[in-house]
Amino acid sequence: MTNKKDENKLIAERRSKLDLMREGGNAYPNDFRRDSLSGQLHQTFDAYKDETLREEHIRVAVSGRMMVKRLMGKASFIKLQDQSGQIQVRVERDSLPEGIYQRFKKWDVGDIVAAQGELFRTQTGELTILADEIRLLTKSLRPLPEKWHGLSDQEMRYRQRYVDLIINESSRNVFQKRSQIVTYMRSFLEAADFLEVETPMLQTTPGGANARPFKSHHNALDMELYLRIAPELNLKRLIVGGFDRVYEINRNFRNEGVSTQHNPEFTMMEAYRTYAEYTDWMDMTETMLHGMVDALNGSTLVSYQGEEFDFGKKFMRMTVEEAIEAYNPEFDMARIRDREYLADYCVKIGVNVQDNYGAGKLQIEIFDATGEAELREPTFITQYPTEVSPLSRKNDDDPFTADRFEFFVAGREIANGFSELNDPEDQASRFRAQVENAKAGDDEAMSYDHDYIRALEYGMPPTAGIGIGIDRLVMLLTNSASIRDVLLFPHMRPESFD
RNA sequence: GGGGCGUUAGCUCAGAGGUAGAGCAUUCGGCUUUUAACCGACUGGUCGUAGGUUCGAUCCCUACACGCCCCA
Repeated sequence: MTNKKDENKLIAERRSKLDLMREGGNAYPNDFRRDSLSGQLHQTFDAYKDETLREEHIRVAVSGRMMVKRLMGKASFIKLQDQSGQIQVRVERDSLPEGIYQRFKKWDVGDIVAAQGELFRTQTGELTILADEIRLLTKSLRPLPEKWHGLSDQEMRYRQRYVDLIINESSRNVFQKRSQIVTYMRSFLEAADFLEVETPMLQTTPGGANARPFKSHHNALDMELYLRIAPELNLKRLIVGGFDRVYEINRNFRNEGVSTQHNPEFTMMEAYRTYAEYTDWMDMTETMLHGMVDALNGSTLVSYQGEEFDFGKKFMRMTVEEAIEAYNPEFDMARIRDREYLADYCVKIGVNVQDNYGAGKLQIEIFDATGEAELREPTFITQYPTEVSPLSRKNDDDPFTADRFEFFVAGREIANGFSELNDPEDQASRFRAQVENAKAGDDEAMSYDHDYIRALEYGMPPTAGIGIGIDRLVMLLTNSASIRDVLLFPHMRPESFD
């Protein structure tokens, strides 16, 4: 895929056409203004009969990429594609000024073309513009992929997303839907009086999640910086500051492997509200997703990779320990918090056990290995072990567990929420435990954030928060198998241009 | 990190140890209501890269690159 190889005959032919255009004046004019989009025209005039259109002499100016060109002697049909869709244009020699048609015949599919004329309907009923003016605005030097099969080469779809977007309507739809999802979420939160904020991507102490960060360096200050792995601690600082409801929709960065469900940078919505607990967020998540799916699909049903989920129903709720019981028939529930038994069980099912793992961590290892993938229907898993929830509030009656949930659909974690730990002394001891984990070799352990403890010491009101993985949610609602399908420019190894 | 599959014309794909194939696109000709327009003619290739085996490799082998899928 080198530049040299790219310079083939097809491109050379187009380049020589461009050279002719340059000789004829400005080859890249920017003085045309359209007055209509194809989608609007269809919406407004698809119901009009041909006679009505001809009587009313509706003159429109459109422009877009020429996606179809059917030449028939002295007349042709072309289709121009803009963001809203396509509109057909009839190009006749005798309806255009002298000589224009001859030039038009040399234009290529892919060129950016402007056309003006009156609307009519063809014999087969297609809304069409009879051009009395037509211009080539931008020459396309590179041929587009084949019209029927489109672009199916996955590598090229990801690397040259612009070509994918030109050719594949399904791809355009995914990203339009992604925007609708984020807009819905934002409206939902705004309607509930949440304040949208932006907090730093560059941090001196990365925190808020168990993950490895990307390191960077500030030259002028000669200091190490990290790309954030989560905005959590900063958002809770804002709660301390007195904002009762805040949220942020933005990028997180985690220095981990790439897979169908992981991209090094991904988008997360995090929201915090005071005087609420985790169950309030479960209810709110349920309400938001019901409404979102209905608004997006016109139905509460979601089809995903051969499965169908009803987002109109109440979501299932199960504790971590119940899930272990449900998916491990031979597990002895009498010993669900017995570290030794849990460690033996892990070994039995092939899970790696470290010396510093407590009963809670072992439970989660078992849940991840045996339960997570089985959670197909929308399900809240609750009561995560406190040991693996260093920022969550302990349950008042059962401090082994935290007031925390995760939300799963199709075997994948979509959201994570909890009642926030606002006791600075408890938080300090949790940080110390994390530091111990780091010393024991856990490179995903959190570091001790002194300023965060100081903030909590000023007093953080009782609060609950949630994080929703936007990319995975978009995957689910657009029936996309890979996270790369919902990222405009997914991470790829560099291409060589030798 | 391990395993499997893939990489052939601009695109979508066949193919076989012995001169490289189709459709679409391009180029040329024809056609004033097409809908993957149609009809005729032509053109288009370092078969991912580098080695090896062989009289001969695009095909077999090895390594590498990139991608996809699965596993950790």
